[in-house]
Amino acid sequence: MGTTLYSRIASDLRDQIASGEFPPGSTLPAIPELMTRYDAARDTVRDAIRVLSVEGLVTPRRGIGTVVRETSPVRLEYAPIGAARTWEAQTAGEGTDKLVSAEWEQADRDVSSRLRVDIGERVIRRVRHHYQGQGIVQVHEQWIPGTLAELIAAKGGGDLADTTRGPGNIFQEADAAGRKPASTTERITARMPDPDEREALELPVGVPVLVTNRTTVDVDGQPIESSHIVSASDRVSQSFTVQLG
Amino acid sequence: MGTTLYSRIASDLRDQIASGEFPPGSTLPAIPELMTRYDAARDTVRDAIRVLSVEGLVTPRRGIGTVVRETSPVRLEYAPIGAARTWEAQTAGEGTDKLVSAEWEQADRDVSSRLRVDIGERVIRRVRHHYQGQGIVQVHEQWIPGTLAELIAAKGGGDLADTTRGPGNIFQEADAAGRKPASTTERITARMPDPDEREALELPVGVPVLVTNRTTVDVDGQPIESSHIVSASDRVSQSFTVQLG
DNA sequence: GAGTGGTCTAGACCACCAA
DNA sequence: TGGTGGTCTAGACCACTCT
Repeated sequence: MGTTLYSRIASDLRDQIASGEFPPGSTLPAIPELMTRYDAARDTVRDAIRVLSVEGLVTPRRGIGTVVRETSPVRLEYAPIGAARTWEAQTAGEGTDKLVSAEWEQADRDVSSRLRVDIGERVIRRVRHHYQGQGIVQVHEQWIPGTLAELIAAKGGGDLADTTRGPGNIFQEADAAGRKPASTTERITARMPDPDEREALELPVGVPVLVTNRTTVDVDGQPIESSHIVSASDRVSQSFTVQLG
Repeated sequence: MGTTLYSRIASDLRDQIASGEFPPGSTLPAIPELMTRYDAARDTVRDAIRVLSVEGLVTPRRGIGTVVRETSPVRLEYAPIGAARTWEAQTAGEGTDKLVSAEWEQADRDVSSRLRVDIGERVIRRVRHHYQGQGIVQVHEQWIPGTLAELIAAKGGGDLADTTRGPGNIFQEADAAGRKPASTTERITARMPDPDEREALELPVGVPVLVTNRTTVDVDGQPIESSHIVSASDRVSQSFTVQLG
């Protein structure tokens, strides 16, 4: 394909991986072997391997070799929504949700536009980590209008800023407080993680994150919550089922 | 952050980009400049720049310099569904849809499980390219059961395998043929593009693709169509609004 | 200890772009 | 023409893993 040596090597190896010559879990030929095979210098071979690495095909491991990744990792279903409560129940049933922080803060420009409150107004910001099996797969940042939090507390629903309470179910709590959730809008995109996200989600090189921005409003169109959700795309997919009119 | 020289350089440059010292559209210091500044070899500096490149932060250009990318590219809304017809209308209104190919073929294992037909059964496969402004942003591969295509043709809806007809609206046509669309299920994930996709979608290094798998069924649960949609994540986001119970 | 990949150097030549 | 990034080399040393 490419006209340069390293891209030819990369192309060859890519084809061999695709053809099953190097199945998932196996290792590619070692760098010295590839050097002699292609009469190339070490860094040229490494350039080729790096290409495959950023494509998400292989993971080089010191002392081990260049390991071929799983082609179809088990993709855990994350959010078959249709009703927010269903979503809450299903994620809880499939994995573990951990409330990392929950505190009052003042809305900045972004939060104010999400929740349609004034800049500086008090809101609750909660951060949750979602685990599936061994590791973390999702970092969920959520904002809730202060007025709603106070309403819920007044109706005996508890303190949303209390970390020891656990994540709870904001949709049920809002409903019980008379603010019935009516619709959710999600916007999904993808990008490469920044170093913090790569570390937090334990992402290998070449794996992007799914970014979901969600806002849930009540029957009057007033926001109940807004979320910024970052998911490891090698372990999470997002599903929707929509009934058509 | 990192303990190696190239990751220190990358980290410094990343911070300077984040702080606005190098705004989008500007260029980083040239490689020779960074070599003297960090007393590093050329390839070490290039390693640092490559890190930022695969993170999607910069795009090196020969003869120009290393250009800082736009932080928030205009994200064209792609699919606020809720009704499939709305979706069709909105994408048509925002951009251009081009039917690249449409032909009969035999269902393989994947297609048979998508459409719930037997392997080897005749289906129609259509490929569409979606354009926004200048360039292509989406490659849409769609399968339609042969029985439905024949039904539509019998009711005067036209030949779905006719490329000159244009993409049309399979949902309306199925409805007119008595197969009313009832629900759509979409599963979204992200990954790095393969070389073909990177070429087709004109993707810079460090930009993942959004992958959407969709199946639409009628009121009897029979699939009307199934789609595999690959979108350029730097130009497309996917939106849903769901009414809650 | 032997083998793996990871980093780094100093130098060379090539491809591309702007003035 | 001069400056930019892109590729490639030969050699060195380091960090890690397995046996």
